[in-house]
Amino acid sequence: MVEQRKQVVRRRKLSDEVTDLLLQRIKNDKMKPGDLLPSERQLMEDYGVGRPAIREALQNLDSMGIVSISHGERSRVAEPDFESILERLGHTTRHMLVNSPRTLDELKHARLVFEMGLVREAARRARDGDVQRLRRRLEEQTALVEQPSEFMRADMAFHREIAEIAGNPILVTVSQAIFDWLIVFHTELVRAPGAESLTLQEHADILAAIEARDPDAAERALYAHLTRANGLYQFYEAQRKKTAE
Amino acid sequence: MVEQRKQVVRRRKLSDEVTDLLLQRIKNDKMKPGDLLPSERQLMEDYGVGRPAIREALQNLDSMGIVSISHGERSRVAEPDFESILERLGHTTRHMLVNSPRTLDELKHARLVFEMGLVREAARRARDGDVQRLRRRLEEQTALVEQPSEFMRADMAFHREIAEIAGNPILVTVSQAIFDWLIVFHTELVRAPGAESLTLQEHADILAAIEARDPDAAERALYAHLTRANGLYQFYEAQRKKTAE
DNA sequence: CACGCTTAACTCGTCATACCAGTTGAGGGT
DNA sequence: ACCCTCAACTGGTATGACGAGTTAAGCGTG
Repeated sequence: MVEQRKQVVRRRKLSDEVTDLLLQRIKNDKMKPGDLLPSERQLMEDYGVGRPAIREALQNLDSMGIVSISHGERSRVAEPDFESILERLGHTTRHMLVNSPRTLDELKHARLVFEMGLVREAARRARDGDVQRLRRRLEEQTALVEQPSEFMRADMAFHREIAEIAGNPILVTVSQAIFDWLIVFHTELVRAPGAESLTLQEHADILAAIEARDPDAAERALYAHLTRANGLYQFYEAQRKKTAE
Repeated sequence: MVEQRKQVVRRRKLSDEVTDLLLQRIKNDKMKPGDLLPSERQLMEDYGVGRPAIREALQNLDSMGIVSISHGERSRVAEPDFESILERLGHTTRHMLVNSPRTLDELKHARLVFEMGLVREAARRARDGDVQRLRRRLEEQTALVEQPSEFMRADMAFHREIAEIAGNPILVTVSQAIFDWLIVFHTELVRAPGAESLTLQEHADILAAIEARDPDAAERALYAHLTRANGLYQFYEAQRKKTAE
């Protein structure tokens, strides 16, 4: 009951068929995270295919974060986990950034748009406690001005705090992930002499705008910060100029 | 030269080792998209491991979008492709939305923040031609008011056009992907009687704001549109009220 | 000589079997 | 009653064989 598909779907890989069968099985059986799947041997028998097909399918699902495989015990339906997914995307993104130069500019610009929306939301939602935590992050960073790598870490923590004020774990994770992807490419910029004090000043501006619950000011401050720190928006700035003609 | 790691890293899977070796190889040899990797047999010999390990590693890389495998020919370094990656994330996201109810609200809110930033950027960058294309999308949608599924498609096209005005393929792809992920869950809402004319009116408001190059108005219009269309932001609205206390 | 078809030599895809390596739990010894 | 051992699961890897798709060389024909 697996083979006839070969007529309909053009030479679909057997392991992909099995992948779908397993997805269907999980759905139909209403399996919850943590539930055990049958063993590979059992599944071979159920679907009448060899072990490689089963293993490939399970590994597919594992890489999608839908099941988790571990040596010695049966596979389980995985806990949903946004973070590990984006982590996996890291390699992918790095590959894209290396092999498609324009993507770097695009990603920087996407981050800019994304973080501007984020900081506006943060300015709208910030409670007093949030502002205090953000201020503490800024103070921590100030204290680390002499240690570039720690300074960078504190920089990340500051931006992360903003995302957390927006109050949504997805936004936190995405913001963090983009930061991670870009960090490789602009480390040297942040380390430029004098850049640390600039960064701190800009962060202070952002903090002030959030404290004042002023989305527009926060957006402006973040824009100034990112366009300087990321350095080069040549591509998009050039495009904008051309646009303005 | 593979085995000694077993002491350092705690029983790491062999196929993961091979995955890293291949990543390293691609990087060191500066292989470009389209370049052919050695055959599986050759790689077995190179690294002194069995074929399953090689195959698993290649499939890992394939699922990351770094190499592409096809029957009959050697594997190649893949063309970077954001879209296919996000498509792959579809299953994952669906799994998360089904098994983690809060995620649905979070994703809706994340979309709201994201699209608000997006529409502001669109309002800032829009050229006359962009406005015309967007107007055409709205007219197309107006004509399809009687065919729910086509109407939905036109709705998507309208939002996509906004992302394209922002001028960044990443933003387009992400916006599109989120729309796809959510569509399953709120189809019925959009189909609610009378909703079509509301949707069209709101889209018209957004269009007008973009045409006027007014980011604030565009953001307000989009906020009104999404909060109504997505219906329920109970979670975040409740949280906001609690916050305001 | 030029063109087209056959076919051989690759490639990945799948199966079968065996064995290694973790995990678990039942049973026997204390 | 407790702990420890070990057998019986589980997934992980190796090997060899064969099927299926792709490619290109070489033969045959015009």
